Amino acid sequence: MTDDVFKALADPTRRLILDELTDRNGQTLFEICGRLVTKHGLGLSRQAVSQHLAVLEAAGLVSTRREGRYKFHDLHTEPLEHIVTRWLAQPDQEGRTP
Amino acid sequence: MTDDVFKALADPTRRLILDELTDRNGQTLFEICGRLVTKHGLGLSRQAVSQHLAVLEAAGLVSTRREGRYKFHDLHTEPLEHIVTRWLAQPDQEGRTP
DNA sequence: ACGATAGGCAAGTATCGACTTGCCTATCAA
DNA sequence: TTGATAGGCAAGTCGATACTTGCCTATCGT
Repeated sequence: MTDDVFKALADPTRRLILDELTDRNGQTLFEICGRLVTKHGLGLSRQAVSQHLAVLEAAGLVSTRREGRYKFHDLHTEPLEHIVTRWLAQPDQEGRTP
Repeated sequence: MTDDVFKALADPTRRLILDELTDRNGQTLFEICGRLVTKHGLGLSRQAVSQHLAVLEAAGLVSTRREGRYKFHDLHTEPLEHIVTRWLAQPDQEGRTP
């Protein structure tokens, strides 16, 4: 479960996709594609982005809703909120023992 | 930079190593090895763990100090604190812009 | 000095993961 | 209905990466 989230975040392109969905939620595959190409200059195929979105969805970071021939992608940030606290459990008292 | 952190966290064994260092800071390679084998039942070689530690160190998540023939590994959690806020920047006001 | 302990280096394997290519389905507009 | 738009499926390629094996160096105890 958390494994899927970390694996999803491991790829820089997927992190960019999350950035773009943070900027504007509910985009379609083609919109995300366009943004990645124009704003970030990466040249990848539509299929590549589609597969990235599938990984993000499997990780619970993105949910999709279909309307007619459009499929909109929405960001879900809940899985991100607790994955890191696991090692940050010591609130601010970083116990350095010199 | 953040790329190294996410890549480091992508592997479940490395996350376990962080867990063990959270439990007890300043362990040696052999100690970490022993914990992974006995507590988590994974059978991997010393080299494997050593390479994982190298990845964690390259990501800035672990620092090492040498004393005689021992090399102690210390956890650094700072890189973890800000990597996720990037998508959590909207505090609780999920701003859907209509 | 010698053996044992703690760790490092380097090459090889083998699996996984990102990406492509080619074709297929579904919805909408004319 | 036809063509254009939005997306899906399935295999195949290729580089990254997790792991092993074998040998080498350094420090400590006796």
